[in-house]
Amino acid sequence: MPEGPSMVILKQAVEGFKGKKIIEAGGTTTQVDPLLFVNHTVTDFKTWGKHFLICFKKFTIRIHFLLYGKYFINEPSKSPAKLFLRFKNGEIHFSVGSIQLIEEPLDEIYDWSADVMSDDWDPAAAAQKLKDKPKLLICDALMTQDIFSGVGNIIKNEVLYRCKVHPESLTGAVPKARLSKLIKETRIYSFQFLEWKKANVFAKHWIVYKQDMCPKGHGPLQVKVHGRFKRRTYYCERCQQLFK
DNA sequence: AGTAGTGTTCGGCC
DNA sequence: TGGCCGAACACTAC
Repeated sequence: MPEGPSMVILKQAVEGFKGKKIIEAGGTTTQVDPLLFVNHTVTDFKTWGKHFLICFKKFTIRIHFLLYGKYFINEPSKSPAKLFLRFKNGEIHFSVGSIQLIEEPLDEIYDWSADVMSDDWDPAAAAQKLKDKPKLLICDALMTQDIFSGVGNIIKNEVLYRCKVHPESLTGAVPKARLSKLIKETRIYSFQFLEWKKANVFAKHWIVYKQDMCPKGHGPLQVKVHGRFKRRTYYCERCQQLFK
């Protein structure tokens, strides 16, 4: 479910509720009071990386799916809703990890230029942020939401392989041109992820993630947990260059 | 049947 | 003060 592109799919799927009033709300969440939302009109749906934002005139509901979150639109679900919003023309049901109320203007909280799926995505800003953290492992850099908002473990794995960069490389040691390529490919891959996911063929396009063998025939892939985020990386020692 | 995981936050401990 | 670590969350797929 998570990773930025999935949030974009969700946003497109609920487009029909934009401008509609909530006539009933509920759920098991204790993080917000669903009754607050009744009789309020959704002004917009937005996403920032893995955050799904339901906007109202004076506040915003922030939904984060974490690892296991799910949503149901106009369909019954097996699990009890953490939050459901009912409109005249249908309903959304969230079974998710984290729900928060945001009362500040979104522009004060979110750096839209960091969101790889956003129209405001700024590769130069990402390059500068990487430059400021030369000792960060590149595998951690890709998972850092302030730099690459929306990137998760799959995107990280695939982009590192595409750019032939070893996950344990130090950001400051990777040549500038290679870093630019990495930044560029992260966005390109995220949009391919979106198209593949929509077409239900996403997993077929994994080149290294959850794979056994190097696609170039260099034998078994390495699988290791590194860095601050302690997430698995599948990689080929021969294809991917280590910069230290 | 058991385990690892498309993720983040929080509290405790050095 | 801060960085590191494990737990918690709560469900599915292999």
